[in-house]
Amino acid sequence: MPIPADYAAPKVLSAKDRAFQQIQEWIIDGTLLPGEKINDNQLAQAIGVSRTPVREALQILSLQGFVSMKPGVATTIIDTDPGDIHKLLPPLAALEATAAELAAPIIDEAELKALEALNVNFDAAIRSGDAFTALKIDEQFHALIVKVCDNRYMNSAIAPLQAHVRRLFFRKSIILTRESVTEHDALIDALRSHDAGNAGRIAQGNWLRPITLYDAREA
Amino acid sequence: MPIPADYAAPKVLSAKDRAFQQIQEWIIDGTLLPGEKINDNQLAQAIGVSRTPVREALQILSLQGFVSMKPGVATTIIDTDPGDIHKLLPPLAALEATAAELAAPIIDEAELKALEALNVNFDAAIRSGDAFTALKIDEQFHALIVKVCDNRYMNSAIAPLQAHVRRLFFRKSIILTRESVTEHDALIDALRSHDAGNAGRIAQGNWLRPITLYDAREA
DNA sequence: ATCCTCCATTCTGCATGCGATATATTGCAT
DNA sequence: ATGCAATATATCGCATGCAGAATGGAGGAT
Repeated sequence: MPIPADYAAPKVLSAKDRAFQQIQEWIIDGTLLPGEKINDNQLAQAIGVSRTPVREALQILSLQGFVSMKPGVATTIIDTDPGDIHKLLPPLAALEATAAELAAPIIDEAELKALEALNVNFDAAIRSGDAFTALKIDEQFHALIVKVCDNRYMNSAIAPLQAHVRRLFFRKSIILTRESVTEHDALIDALRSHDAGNAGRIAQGNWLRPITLYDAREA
Repeated sequence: MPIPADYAAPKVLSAKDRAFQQIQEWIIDGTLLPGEKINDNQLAQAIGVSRTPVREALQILSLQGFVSMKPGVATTIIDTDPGDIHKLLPPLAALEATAAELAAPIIDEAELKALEALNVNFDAAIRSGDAFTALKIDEQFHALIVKVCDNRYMNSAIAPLQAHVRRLFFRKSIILTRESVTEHDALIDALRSHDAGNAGRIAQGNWLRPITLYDAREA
């Protein structure tokens, strides 16, 4: 009996993971509003698990800066100032730039092809105005670069910041433009020529540009 | 009745925090060895709390990359290759550099004086060969710069990486030298003249240099 | 003798119960 | 009527109990 080689996915998600993913999604998409008081009891009921995994999930979300747990008082959704992109994007840009630098020397052609394919879809999503799909593809694009680094420290540092990006995207602070498509192409070129310096600079610029876009809209 | 203005520290630590700090310390200083199977029951007994806060602490340590939780199987201490500094320091250096860049325009004289004082103590610790004290002061030095940024995203991204640095320090992968003292002085100068570019470059170099030191020793 | 199978033990993950503390509501006094 | 105080309620954090699964060992079969 041939067993699929890539069989690894645990078909049944643990209660804690279900709780975490669900709550995080609710926070990101705005179902749970900033400032709202969290009641673990009714959250547990809504998700269909017990209070324990819900609390465990909230611990993690607290560490990631999504909720604030004031012991003995209350746990609330942390309010995001849309202007938080000024605080969020610089560190993320620095990390993504480092990821690009580290990936440049070791990326192979198959991965480059995958990046190109993603960027084609990204372009299509942008053109058709499907912002949400564009965001998801953009995430896959950068996640692939991070994956090439094969650096677990990088991974764990970037993941929470990426989640906050998604949240600010839903709050309309971050917008994706067609310039990103050309930047991605330039990044792919730099990676293909194993030019770590350029790859890093392009990646950083790609992540910092939404700041200027945001400021321009606010002005 | 005059109340101390800076009263904020909850003198009584929650059971979860006690568990987290204790377990993390045990991992960092090598009391809990890599590969070792974790038994939450005896851990709970050893710390004097119940299994619940221990499990919550392990969740966090798992996210930070200190332990591996294979659901239904076991949770083990993640093994660190001393050569992990090649993976750990680049993202940390990038973040610390960004922190220095962001701190440069807004740092005030009192904070600069505090940095200078810390560096004096750091110098003394290095000269006297007290590596552990030197490490702690070094942490305070960089933590202060991060604090000046007043950026919670930066904070939450750096903190876990810093913890891993401490662990590699205990495993003798990272050594602190007197060159760090002069680099810190140069960093203070750059910050005082609000030169973000230089501050970032110096901070990054300060964090990347242990890599070359490590490689030189290995060769 | 070695390998397979079955059983027992242990441990993990989840649910729930309990004590303590903050908050809301109600009653009283000014 | 308004402000304060005391009680009641709700919710949080922690401990413990319980079910399911995995590991280790023993016994039997080849």
